[in-house]
Amino acid sequence: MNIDSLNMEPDAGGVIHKATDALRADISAGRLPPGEKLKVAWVRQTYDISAASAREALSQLCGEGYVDAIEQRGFFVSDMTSEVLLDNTRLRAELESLAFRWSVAHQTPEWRAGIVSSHFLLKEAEAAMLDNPARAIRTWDDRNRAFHMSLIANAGSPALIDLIRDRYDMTRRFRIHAYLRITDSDALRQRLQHSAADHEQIAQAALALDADKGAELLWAHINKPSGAS
Amino acid sequence: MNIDSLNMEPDAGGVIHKATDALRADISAGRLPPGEKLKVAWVRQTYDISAASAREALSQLCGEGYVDAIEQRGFFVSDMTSEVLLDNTRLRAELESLAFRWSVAHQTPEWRAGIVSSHFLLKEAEAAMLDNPARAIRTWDDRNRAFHMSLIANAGSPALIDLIRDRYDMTRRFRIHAYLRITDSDALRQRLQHSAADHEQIAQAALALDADKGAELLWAHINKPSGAS
DNA sequence: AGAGGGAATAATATCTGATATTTTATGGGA
DNA sequence: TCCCATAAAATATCAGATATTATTCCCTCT
Repeated sequence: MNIDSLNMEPDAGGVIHKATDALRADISAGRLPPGEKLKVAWVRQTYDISAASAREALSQLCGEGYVDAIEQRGFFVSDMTSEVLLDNTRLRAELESLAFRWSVAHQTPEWRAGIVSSHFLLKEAEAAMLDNPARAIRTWDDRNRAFHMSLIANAGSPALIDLIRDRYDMTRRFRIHAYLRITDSDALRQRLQHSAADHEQIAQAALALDADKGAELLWAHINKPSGAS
Repeated sequence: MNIDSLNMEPDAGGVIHKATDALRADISAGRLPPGEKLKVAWVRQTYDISAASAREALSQLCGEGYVDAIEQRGFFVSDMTSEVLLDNTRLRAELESLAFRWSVAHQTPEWRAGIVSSHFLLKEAEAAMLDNPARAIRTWDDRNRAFHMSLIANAGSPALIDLIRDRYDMTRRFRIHAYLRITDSDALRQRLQHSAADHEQIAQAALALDADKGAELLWAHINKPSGAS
């Protein structure tokens, strides 16, 4: 084995695997709207793979929950009723506050440093959102995700962390959509400011190692009907 | 290796869908041991489908977490270290006690009736376990599952219920394996009796609508190192 | 004997093309 | 407009072909 083969590109891997990632990303970012039909022929052409491979990718995303399959009728971008979405959000609030408590219980300086750092990046994205929401929303969501994950990163339970991440990712497109639907610029500004204030308070509670306060704030923040969590 | 997945429920649906269910069942029941290589050719022959369909089934189970794929090296029955298993169990204890509290909060007579009924069936299976564990274990696990699910069925959160069910199902084979590994008949008897006693107490707390006591008992029951949860 | 080096073999990853079945679209009659 | 027969599209599945990669195994050299 030569040296060159050791530093491979980060996206190395099979054709199907790459296509699956791309398709998942397109769904997750909301570029493919919920309920959209995913014809095998379209997937095939769009991601430049064969029909069999397209079905394979679709099947995997089916298992992950990003795609629904109806027997003899094909594949669709999975959808959620607002009721289901609310249920998931409420659950995430519960999970995140639990994980936050555990994180505080195992607190380390590195964990707190991670919060400071992710909060710094999030604040930057929050500012950018005021300027051009449509352009900034996906970066904002990524950084919001990173901030929330940093709060619970120290929970000492990979299973719980995975759960929360999965739930965050599964609802990403609806969150993005909810933001993009706001046309009133003032309303958007206000919502963002509230969200930013929440984040600020939560970060402070975390750094102060106040598990009760942080968990409570986090819970309330996520359960806010704004969808800005 | 003798796979007896031939007597499945009569369900309609495509060939791949049926094969996927059968394969999932074989993994979940522990008939295919964790880490086992799943060669496409073997899957193809065993479930009588084409290679492309076999890959599709494997891909879907990959997404669900029952199968792992290693790039360019094929598919394997997914495995968990005992550490990961413990983490998952601890998490399930947390989730179930939360769901139990919610269930009590929304209590209805029908919910309580469901507990009585599933507990009745579970007791029967517990008795059968003493007689012939190897034969009774899968039925016992099914009824244990049904009992645990009945406790939380009224939580009013499909998302939470799904989560718990998924976690229960993902650990099923390890639970079965742990039981089958017990050779000392007295040890098995004792373990079962403790488990049955736990179930009895939990059911009583549920019927008495004592959320705190039930949640606590449930938590302790699942977190017992016996694996009899 | 054991370490390394290649063929030979096996298995994966992927594509193309074919067929049967089912759904959806279309284009008139009542 | 509504309904239905038929055509067109799409799905579900298979079989077989090719390229790439892993694994095995035997051979040689130290």
